Amino acid sequence: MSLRFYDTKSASVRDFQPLTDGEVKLYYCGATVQGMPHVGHVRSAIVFDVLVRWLEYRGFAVTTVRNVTDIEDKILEKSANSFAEDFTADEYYTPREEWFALGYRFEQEFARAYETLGVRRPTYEPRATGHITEMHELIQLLIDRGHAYPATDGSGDVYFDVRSYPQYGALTRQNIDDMQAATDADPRGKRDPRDFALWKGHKDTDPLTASWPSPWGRGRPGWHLECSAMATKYLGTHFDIHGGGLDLRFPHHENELAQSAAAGHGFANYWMHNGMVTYEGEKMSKSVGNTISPQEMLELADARVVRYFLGQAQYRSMLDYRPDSLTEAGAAVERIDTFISNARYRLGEAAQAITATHVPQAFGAAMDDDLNVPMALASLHETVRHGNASLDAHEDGAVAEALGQVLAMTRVLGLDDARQDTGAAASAEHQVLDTLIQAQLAERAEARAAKDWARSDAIRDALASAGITVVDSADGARWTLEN
RNA sequence: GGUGGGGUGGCCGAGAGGCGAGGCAGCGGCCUGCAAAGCCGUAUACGCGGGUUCGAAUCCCGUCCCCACCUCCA
Repeated sequence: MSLRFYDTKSASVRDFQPLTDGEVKLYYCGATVQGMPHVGHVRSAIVFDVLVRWLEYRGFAVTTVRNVTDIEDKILEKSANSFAEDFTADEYYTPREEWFALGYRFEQEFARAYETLGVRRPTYEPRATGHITEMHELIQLLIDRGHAYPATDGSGDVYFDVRSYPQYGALTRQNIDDMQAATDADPRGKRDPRDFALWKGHKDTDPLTASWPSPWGRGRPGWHLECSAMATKYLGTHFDIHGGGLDLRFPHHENELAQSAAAGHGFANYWMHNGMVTYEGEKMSKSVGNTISPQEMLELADARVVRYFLGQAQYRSMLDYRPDSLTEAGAAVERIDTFISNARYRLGEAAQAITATHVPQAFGAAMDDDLNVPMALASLHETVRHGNASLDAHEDGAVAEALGQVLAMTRVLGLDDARQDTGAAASAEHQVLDTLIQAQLAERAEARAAKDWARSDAIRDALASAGITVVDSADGARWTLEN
């Protein structure tokens, strides 16, 4: 079966055909760094991380670009608030913080969250503020081609002229005339209320540092322009896949497509959008405030469990968070980990040589079919079950085979890169603990040999009260930490 | 009003005309000194009403409900 993806623009699943054999150029929208990351951002990053991992598993050389929007209304607003008389600092916002400092601080928070959850870094991660020149060139090109115009009201704004581009609405299959009239219609210097800003003239209320000279006066870029300019700069005027959250389809991606296509660029061949994360059925959003942050999740469960939870649904489905969600994901991850750990223990030295091999055919077929992760997970769990049965039957060859496959699958899903507490310090502590516990286990083994169950259980209970679980098997007793 | 996506067992979540994906929880058994882990087995599930068909969760008609987007959104 060939690789295929749902393409938002054609509203259908299409066979994937890269522009250049063996290569994929992917652009996906990253964060507007105006606040802490929330799980929606992280889900999106995980979705496209899995896409990249799968494309690479299938042998493609993937170039990935994810932008950082570091100049935008909300960033300026948050910074301005921090200078206000009545400003009260909280956990995330400190007094008198310049917009660029605020943005960079949150950019680092995003980087930290991505890294913790095993999202690989893109090939390049450009910032909007670093591409003002490229944006000017694109604006000029659009003006020259008759698709953009400077506002007539002296604001210094430059707008994209939606009526000049007949295919406007192509991405979301909307007709300009069917669209709901904007309620906050402030026509300013626009020819049509749906015209959007490519360039925003500087206002006296905004800091001078947040403005750049341009042929149309000092100002700052509009929201959509940066993605067109940066995708084109790093991936070319025509590239394979453009991704982002479902809520970015309109207006953001529609406008990106309009301005790039109107500029004569082929732009993206496939548009992929991930579903929203909901909180007990309701969409999480900054404005509603019903968010659970990745940080809060990471306090409730370890990074691999959070990664599993956020990555377990088909990417186009909405993913609903409930208080039980992480517990259930934790049980599934533990099952996988228990097998990996038991298999390595059984295979001993031989396990060292076993690395990710190949994924089962069913797993591959599921991933090829528009990244059907839930179906792929079924294959993963079946492999674990077979592996466990092979452990019971002492069929070490089959155990090794299953282990290699499980490692290959967890690698595609990114479970291997999510943070595990196995740093140098943790490892040293582990050794100390192991030495102490092995002495206890040896004592318990003696007691068991003498059928002194009271003493045996007392030792196990003492370890349990310290959070250590003892697991007996034919191969001997082993221990694990709870959680 | 327009556009897109949904309603599947106690919960999550795939599938898309005929053999009940998978996980979590539950039940029964095996293993175990007991536990844990593991294995095996275990389900009158497809919003509602019609229809097509030998056979419908899947196709058709009707109907109800939910979600997202229609210029802050991942």
